[in-house]
Amino acid sequence: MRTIHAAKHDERRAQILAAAERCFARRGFHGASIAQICKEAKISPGHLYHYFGSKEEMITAIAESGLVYTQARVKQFTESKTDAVSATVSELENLRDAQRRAGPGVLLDILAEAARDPQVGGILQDASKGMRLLLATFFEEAQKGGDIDPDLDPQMSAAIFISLIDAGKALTVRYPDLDMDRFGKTMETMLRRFLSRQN
Amino acid sequence: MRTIHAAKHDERRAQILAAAERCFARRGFHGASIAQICKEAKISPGHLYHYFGSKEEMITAIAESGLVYTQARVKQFTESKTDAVSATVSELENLRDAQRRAGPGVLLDILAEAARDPQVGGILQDASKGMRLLLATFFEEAQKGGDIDPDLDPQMSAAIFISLIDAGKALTVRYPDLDMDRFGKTMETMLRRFLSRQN
DNA sequence: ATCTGTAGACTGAGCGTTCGCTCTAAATAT
DNA sequence: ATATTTAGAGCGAACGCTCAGTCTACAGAT
Repeated sequence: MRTIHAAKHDERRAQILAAAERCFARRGFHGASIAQICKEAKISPGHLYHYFGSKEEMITAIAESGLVYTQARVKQFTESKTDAVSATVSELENLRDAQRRAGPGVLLDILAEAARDPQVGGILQDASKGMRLLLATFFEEAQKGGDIDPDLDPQMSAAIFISLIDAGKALTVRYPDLDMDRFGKTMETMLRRFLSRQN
Repeated sequence: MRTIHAAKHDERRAQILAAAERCFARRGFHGASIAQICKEAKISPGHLYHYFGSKEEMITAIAESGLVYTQARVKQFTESKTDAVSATVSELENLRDAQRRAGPGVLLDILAEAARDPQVGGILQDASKGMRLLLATFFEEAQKGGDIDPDLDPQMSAAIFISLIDAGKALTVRYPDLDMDRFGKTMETMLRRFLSRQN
């Protein structure tokens, strides 16, 4: 018997997934072909199907890993020790930089796909629910601490914040040449006024 | 010689486009096939290609018509005679109702496609630029009239508003069961605080 | 008023290509 | 020797699209 190296297997799987993600970002989930992914991952189709049962499985795996990553960032954000408004604004800057580096990626494709494919939809909705819970709890704590307006609805405020991530992705597509520093300033104004304790 | 009836021709073209849009909304631009569109439009493939030169041409036509419609609504909004904040809030409600009726439609697909197809991208960017201009002018007028905070950056505020449309579409996908009335209230709070003249 | 030639409306079989995926067998590791 | 990994030819199906051809409505000739 030959020993199975689970770690090696997982690593290769991740490499293929990364290659697939590049292809999907370039041509969309249904526009990219298995042949292109094979070329990008330097693997034969037969071998690829040793790692993934179907193209759909690759799509859901990418959706899942992308959302897990985002959720981890949200968690990290909610554990930050600075006050809520400053943390939000600095997170906004991080988002902006990440976008400048990597472009919109596959999030818009995931959103479009989630609207019609129940499986992708379920993955997105679960992840979104989790993130909203994290954020809402964070807001509640901040309200108790007197950082932000105690009259705000934490659940709905959290939903707004999450949808602002999507808005940011869409924005770079609509306005590729937008002065992001200037935009960030106005966005910061809006969030400060929204969150701040009203007099 | 037989005369061409331009009106009839255009009408049929519009019917096909509407059928195609339903298919695209159901399966995505690349997931929907010509055969499905033909069935939905009750037309043969040969005849369909009498009206459109390619599938790509149908995609761009749909993107264009959808964005022209949105632009018209924005124009209508900017010509409303009520004060800026109320107009914004009531427009928010309209958007919400439209979404409840028709679902997210193809906007998310257009955004995803625009990120990789330069032609669709150009169409979206032109339309977005036009809408931003309209909105920015509207905000400037409102600033002169004392309706909203004169210190706001009209261009960037307009960009935020437009990306909020996209955020709304994404939101219904992320949270299909969200209490939209409650959400709308919090969104209204945010926009009021954002736009209102600060003391 | 009727006939006729012609161009537009329309069909569906089928083109070449590419799709997602399978299978056989060679290569490789134990 | 045996079990696993890997390659790539190739499967049937579906793709976007074409084309040869029928049918129909109407302008112009009679």
